[in-house]
Amino acid sequence: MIDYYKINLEYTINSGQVFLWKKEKGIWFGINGQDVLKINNQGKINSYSKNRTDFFRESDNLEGILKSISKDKMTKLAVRKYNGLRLIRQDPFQCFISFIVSSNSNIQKIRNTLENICKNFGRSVIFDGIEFFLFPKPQILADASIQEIKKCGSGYRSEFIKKASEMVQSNQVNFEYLKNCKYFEAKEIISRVPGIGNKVADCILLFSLEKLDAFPLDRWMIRILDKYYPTIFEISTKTITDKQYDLLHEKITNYFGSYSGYAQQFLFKMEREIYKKKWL
DNA sequence: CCAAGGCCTGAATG
DNA sequence: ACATTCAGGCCTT
Repeated sequence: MIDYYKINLEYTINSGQVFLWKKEKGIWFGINGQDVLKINNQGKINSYSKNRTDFFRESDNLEGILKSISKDKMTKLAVRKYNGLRLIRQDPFQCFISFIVSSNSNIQKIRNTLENICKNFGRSVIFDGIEFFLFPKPQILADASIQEIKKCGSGYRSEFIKKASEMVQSNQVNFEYLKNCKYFEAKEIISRVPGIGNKVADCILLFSLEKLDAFPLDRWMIRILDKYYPTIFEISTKTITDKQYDLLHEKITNYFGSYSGYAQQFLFKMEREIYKKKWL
């Protein structure tokens, strides 16, 4: 029997969703926007701000969702094997910038860059006797020079970071609005931001904007679909054009349903483990 | 529309 | 050592 409501922290933190987490004295601490979260050994969250946050989406109907995505041998195996893996509900602005930084990069570098962004632009706080740097607010990054941002190691993405922050600051990107509209509208809006293409948009939508039907298609997911579902999704070309991406997304949601994002997370985790990819 | 090439950067590879 | 490749894409031609 599967315990659908269990939380496995190691699986969840090491699944490519978050980058600013670290273990101190056996306890996980992570930056989430203007807050620091601490997860004790029982999986209980304490936060620097004392605000409550449903970081692990505990209000989701996990049993219903996980059963609904268990359409075949692969998903059933992944859900069983990685029992306790959760989708995370992240701070939207941090998620937004994090995945702009992630493009054409790798975990270590993404993490390094984001840590620098916090150190150089974020507020320092002490929590449990440990110093943390919070994620900077939109205005700080919008007002920063591209030069300053570049010092964090973000390279050519630095101007995207500035422009993206300006768009949040000016309300062209309004996270509260995006949370409340449907997938396609939200995706259309955030795709106007430079540095946000199909994959990055889907990550932001899935991990911070309540779009559980988003299914980020990176080179790994393409490989997975091609390897395990050759007849269902029929990946033909190496490079995925916008049109092919949309078509594929439609096939995926038709197959896995409206909680496809959960299916993505489990399949991704399972395949990455095969290749012993570690994140944090 | 689609395909091809360039892009910051640094860890990993040869 | 040192050069080259590659990494959870995106944008421009």
